[in-house]
Amino acid sequence: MATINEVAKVAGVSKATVSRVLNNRPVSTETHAKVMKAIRELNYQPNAQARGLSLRQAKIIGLIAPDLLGDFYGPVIMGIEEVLQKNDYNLIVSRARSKEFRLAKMLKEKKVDGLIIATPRRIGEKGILALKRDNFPVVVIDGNVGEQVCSVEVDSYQGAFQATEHLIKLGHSRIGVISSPYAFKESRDRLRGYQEALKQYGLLYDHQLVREGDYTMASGEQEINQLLQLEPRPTAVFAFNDSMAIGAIHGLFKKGLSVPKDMAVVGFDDSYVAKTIYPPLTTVQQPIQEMGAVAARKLLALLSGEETAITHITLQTSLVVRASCGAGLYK
Amino acid sequence: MATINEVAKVAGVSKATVSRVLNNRPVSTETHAKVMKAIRELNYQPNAQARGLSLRQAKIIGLIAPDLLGDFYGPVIMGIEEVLQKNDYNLIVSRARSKEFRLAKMLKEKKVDGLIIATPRRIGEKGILALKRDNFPVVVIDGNVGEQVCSVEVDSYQGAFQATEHLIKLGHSRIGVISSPYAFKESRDRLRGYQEALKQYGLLYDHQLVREGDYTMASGEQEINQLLQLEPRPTAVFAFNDSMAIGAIHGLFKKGLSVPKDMAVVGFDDSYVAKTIYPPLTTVQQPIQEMGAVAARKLLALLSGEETAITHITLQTSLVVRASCGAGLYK
DNA sequence: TTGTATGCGTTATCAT
DNA sequence: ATGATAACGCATACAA
Repeated sequence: MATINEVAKVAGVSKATVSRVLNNRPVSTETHAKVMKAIRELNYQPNAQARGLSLRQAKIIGLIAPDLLGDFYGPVIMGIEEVLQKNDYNLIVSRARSKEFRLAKMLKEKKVDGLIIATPRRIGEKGILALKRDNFPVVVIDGNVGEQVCSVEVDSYQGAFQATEHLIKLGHSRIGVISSPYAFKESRDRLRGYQEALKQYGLLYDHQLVREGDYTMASGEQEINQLLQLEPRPTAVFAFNDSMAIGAIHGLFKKGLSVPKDMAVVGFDDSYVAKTIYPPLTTVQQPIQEMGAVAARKLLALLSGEETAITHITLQTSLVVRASCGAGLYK
Repeated sequence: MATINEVAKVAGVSKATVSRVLNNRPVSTETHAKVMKAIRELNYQPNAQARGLSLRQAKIIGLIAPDLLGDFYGPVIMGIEEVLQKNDYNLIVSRARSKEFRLAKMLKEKKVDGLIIATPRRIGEKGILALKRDNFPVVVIDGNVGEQVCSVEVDSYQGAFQATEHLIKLGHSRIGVISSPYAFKESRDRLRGYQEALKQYGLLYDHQLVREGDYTMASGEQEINQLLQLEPRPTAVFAFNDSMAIGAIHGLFKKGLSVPKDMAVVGFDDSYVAKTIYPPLTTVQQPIQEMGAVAARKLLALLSGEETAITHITLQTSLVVRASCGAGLYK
């Protein structure tokens, strides 16, 4: 690998001049040509570490996520990476293991310029606030850690409202809910959306129709069986994520029931599996990739200093109507 | 952020000494204590860029993948990251867009120490060979780019053999195939596995039973419809990935047919969706996460210089029996 | 416009 | 065992 010194020597100028053409600063046309020629000849590529050391920036940002197995973080990474690539930044992906807040330190040592955290529940609020204290630019995705730190999340309330309203308009009046753990804020938001839709359409809220799941397929199957015992039986069910919705569908199938004929099913997420299940799942789409992109843009704005405000961005959901609710086509 | 100089000042020693305790070199017990005390007081963290510049290594490796949307690259990243984290390396994830081999250059500039490439078809063989020419440590995942470059892949032949054998033992003698594009080596390997199983069990190979798909759900649905027209109709179908298997299941359902009663279905990959489809899909499991881990370990070995040989590692598959083939339980 | 000199935070070489 | 000092490769303030 050639260095700036060798380029300078070959071009017959000082390395300061080479640095100038590298950074588009005023240089005479002739010297510019000479330097460019030398750069091409030597196949020169500036050393990012040296530049970073001098400029005090790594041009890298870090993403911390709990795991990469599901189909949530893939799109998040895509969204982030796309924005970063356009701005000549790179992305370091790191998994948050156990109780390690050490990670952030590791990244700090590594000189990432900022952090996107997609796992507030695990890393713990105090850890994130500690980062703020060190003036470390941080954006949180899909989790609430208070007013202090930038966040981007999805409008859970509105998504649940849409889903419920859709089922009501389809003629359902007894709509079961398989909720995520009540301890999570998003669960409560979605529950509010469900209740508000009921209310607006003059339907009564029946707490027996609401079951608490844990986001897994197994719990979806378990809770649908509970709902099935109710009298009269609900004719539709709204699960707070796709996995539980699919678990519910499995449970219904095992009982010989048909979806959507015997029971309409709506999920939340529009994960990859929503399209692959049969019948294709009607679900509330989260703009996951865009969440990543928005978070990345915010972080970049923070880094450039052109935008220092702490913001809390809420993205809108949209209902994707497929077949599982009885309204969509089998496609 | 405190620097090594400040630590030296506070501890009342030279920065060389601080560097020594940092790198576990012989230092008197007392000075060691003094330095450690100063480090704690100042909350000092060595600057990775400066260290990297001095040592000529970034302690970062790069992964280039075509996209992160599916459920293949998530586990790959997990596998890589786990190994790297243990060795104090970080992972930069980058998406290979269009024809950009520029990416590698960008990473080179950024001083990643090595590269794992998970998209040989897109980035092009010549690009990878160019990297070799520059002595850039490279490991390729799941693609063949010739003898020159390290690779880790899956034993396609064996996987296909297992799947076919399983169906034969279940009593099927006319087994349809929905293949991946014949242009890919893995397709030909899997086809060989299929044929060899047939042969070993005294079954005749009928080329009409083999259809070429393109890895999408849509093509799975399309090709199953073709197979359905055959006389006599096959009683089982083996798709070369899960998406096509699921597409086939959708096609069968739309025709009112039952899986596995009317048609047994086996896939390949054991992707996330294999578990979520109903009935759960019997499929050939690829040890995806392990592929990432193995690739990472190989790259690290290359980097440390303790292992310079070009290796081609083949990992074994295993058949996961679920319900779609008629042998497994609905679980 | 161009060159010189200095700093960025480490590690490493050579003395002592 | 410890301390100066020179790299590492780049950017930049200051001179010319």
